[in-house]
Amino acid sequence: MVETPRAAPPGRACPAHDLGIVDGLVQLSAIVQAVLSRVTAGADLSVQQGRLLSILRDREPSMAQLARLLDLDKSSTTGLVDRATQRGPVRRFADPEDGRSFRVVLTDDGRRLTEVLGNEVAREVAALTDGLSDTNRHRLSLLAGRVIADAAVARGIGLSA
Amino acid sequence: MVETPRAAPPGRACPAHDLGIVDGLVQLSAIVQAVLSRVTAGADLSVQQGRLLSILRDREPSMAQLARLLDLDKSSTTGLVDRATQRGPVRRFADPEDGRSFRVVLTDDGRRLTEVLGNEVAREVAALTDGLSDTNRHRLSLLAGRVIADAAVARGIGLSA
DNA sequence: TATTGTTATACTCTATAACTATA
DNA sequence: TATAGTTATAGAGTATAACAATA
Repeated sequence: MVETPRAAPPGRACPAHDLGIVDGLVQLSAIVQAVLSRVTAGADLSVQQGRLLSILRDREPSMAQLARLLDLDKSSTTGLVDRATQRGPVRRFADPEDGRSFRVVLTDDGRRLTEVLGNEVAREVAALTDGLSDTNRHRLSLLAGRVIADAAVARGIGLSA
Repeated sequence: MVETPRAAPPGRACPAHDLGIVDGLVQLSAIVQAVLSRVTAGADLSVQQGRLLSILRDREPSMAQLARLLDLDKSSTTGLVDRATQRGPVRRFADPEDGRSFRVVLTDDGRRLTEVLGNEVAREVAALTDGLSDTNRHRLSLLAGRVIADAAVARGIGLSA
């Protein structure tokens, strides 16, 4: 929805090329997703496999915790981890504390791959703002951070403060 | 990639809660995508079906044109339109100008549904910025617009100017 | 009983390759 | 020959429901 360039709604201060906040955020989101898709595809991975790797960068979660982090059903998580395990970057190990539980961790190859992909995503996403001044890039970063923090609160996940 | 809250890289001006431009854009993008997913799911549609409807809001493209607009293979487009047609909101009609071509259009029900979804997306995406002042919301909109315009140029699709 | 995880099943979405029909 | 579109096939990703094993 809200994807096609369209005339701005009346009654707002809208300089010639302002898409408005709705189309602006939706289109910006699509551009960032396209970067994630392109970078992961370059490593012959899906976006979801990339998401999995990024989550495992600094965690060794159980399947149940992983399902929660990914916001997926536990059965979907089983499939995702199965495919990642077959491809190599991830492995399971039995949790010594709980006989029911398996935890998921990057393999050495997986860690190297995750670093490479993370660097590439960082470079390409940052490059999206190459046309902005340092000041405006920083403003954008701060405004995004505000929206993110508010959304976290709305989800009840709120941060410290 | 680049999804987990993490310490800011050194050597930059980073107030306490600034995620940095990379994580800021990636996380903001995820939040917007989650809205699209939630709204379309509320109408028992996939995100892709919602994308299809939004594209058809002001077009009656051929299958080939639609494939280009969606950036999908023509066979994927066939399936997407098949499923949408079975569900009701979309139909095909033979192009009177070209015997090989079929064009795709919203049905009356589909148009109503598209309006409802578009309004809901607009409301929920706009609500993401409820915590910003009008000035800051406008700044965010302008900055997003700049990034979007630059990305369009980078894709060679550049706008008028 | 509750929790952890997998399996079976069904559906959406996607691409590649091969095909038909029209231009 | 080139273009428009579909079909066949294969695979990823997802959820629901039913199941096994452990707590």
